[in-house]
Amino acid sequence: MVARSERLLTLLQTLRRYRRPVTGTVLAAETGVSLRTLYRDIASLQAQGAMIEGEAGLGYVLKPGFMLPPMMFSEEELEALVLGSRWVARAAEPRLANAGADALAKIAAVLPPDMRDMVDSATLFVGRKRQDEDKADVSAIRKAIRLERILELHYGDEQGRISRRRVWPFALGYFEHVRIIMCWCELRQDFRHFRTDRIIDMVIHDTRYPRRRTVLLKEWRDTQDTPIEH
Amino acid sequence: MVARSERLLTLLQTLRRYRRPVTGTVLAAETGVSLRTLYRDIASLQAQGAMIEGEAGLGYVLKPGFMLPPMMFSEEELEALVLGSRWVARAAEPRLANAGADALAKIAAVLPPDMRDMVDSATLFVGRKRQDEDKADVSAIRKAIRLERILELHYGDEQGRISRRRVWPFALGYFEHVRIIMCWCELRQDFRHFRTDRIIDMVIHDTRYPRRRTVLLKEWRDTQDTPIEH
DNA sequence: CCGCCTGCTGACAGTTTATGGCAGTAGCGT
DNA sequence: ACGCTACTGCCATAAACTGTCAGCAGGCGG
Repeated sequence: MVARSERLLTLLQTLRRYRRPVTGTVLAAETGVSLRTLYRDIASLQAQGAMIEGEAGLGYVLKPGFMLPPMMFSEEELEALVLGSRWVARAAEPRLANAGADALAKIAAVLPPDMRDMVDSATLFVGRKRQDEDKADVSAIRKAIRLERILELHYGDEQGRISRRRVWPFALGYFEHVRIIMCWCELRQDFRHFRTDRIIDMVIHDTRYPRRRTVLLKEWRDTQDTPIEH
Repeated sequence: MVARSERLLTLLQTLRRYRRPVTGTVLAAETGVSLRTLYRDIASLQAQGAMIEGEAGLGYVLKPGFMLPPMMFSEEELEALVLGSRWVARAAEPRLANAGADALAKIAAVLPPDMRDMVDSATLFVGRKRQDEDKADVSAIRKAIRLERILELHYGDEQGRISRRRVWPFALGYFEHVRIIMCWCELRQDFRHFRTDRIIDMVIHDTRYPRRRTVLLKEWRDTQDTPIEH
């Protein structure tokens, strides 16, 4: 009675492991099910909204993302998710902001009517809306941080001086209307931070920087006078 | 093949409509299923994490909350949810902040390992952490706003003057470290706002105020010079 | 204490649904 | 053209779900 839905979850997880197209035969073997059933399972997942693409002659590819299994949230937890998404939709960089709005819409779509009004404007965020357009792709920066990649920045500081440097990004700071990359600067051999809206251009290298980002973060915290919450 | 899971969703929805305990017989009739099957369905939902409590002689009660059906989120949407929850966990009032942390933990628990590190400190929020303890129950305020209830405030302003007044709350504003109730003040016959941390005491009346909160919000916006985003 | 209502579990037969094998069509790459 | 693959329909079989019946346990009121 729970076997089927669990199998679908397993199938998704398996699909996620591969980057390249996987054939149905392989997936059928891994989930321990016949090929015919696998096709039916794929159809079920697609019907539930999974973004699985199948091409004849190639196989299946799952678009990056994740399917959350059914989960119970308390009223307050739901409220926290809604409020958080709304904040992101307003304060984060445009691309992530859109994603926040999308996530919010998805949640709102399945909420019962009497809870849906939680979503609309019972709360508001005060102050100027973010207006500074980032030239840099903040999503890419965030990914670079996660993967501990070396970043090459073409940067213009507040005095308009332009510099080019290689840095090791380890965190992204969200101020009210500005986002700041925290990193170790190879040029200065010290911690530096850069506003994302002042980045003129950047290159994310494929090479990993030689230290752990969590260690850098901890060391950076130790250099600060006022404690910074993460 | 989708009949069963849909029925479970319907059952949850039905259960949510009642506040008082409902007997299995009633639920069975409403979902169009035998009593025996209903007991099995309840067991299924509980196994999936639904907080349903059944007591002999009384009936079933669903703890306030909601079960989200399986949903697909893109990588960015997930990132938005995570970032939003982390912001709530840091910036909202203690109770909602805890709920945000709980929601985040629930999501993190089901994320595959390679996505879980999205949750930890790749992002940080800068500035002092909220430290002002609200005396008032902000959750209750939010509920009062949703239900358009009259609020009786015992309030001390910045000069320490204490007043008592009836207001019609229509929105909650989130500043950096302070939360503000936006409302129509019966005493002044005008819009007023009150910091939640300066509320000494409050009473939420059962009576609804005579206007729609969305209308109040719109009128209030029109009185502002600088546009406020919601 | 009793009787009543309710939650909860087990067993069994009937029904529904899922599954696997087979056959066939269509699209992609070489 | 050929091989590989996604995809669909059909059908017999296997599995799961469902309803009925029975029985036990626990709260509530008399």
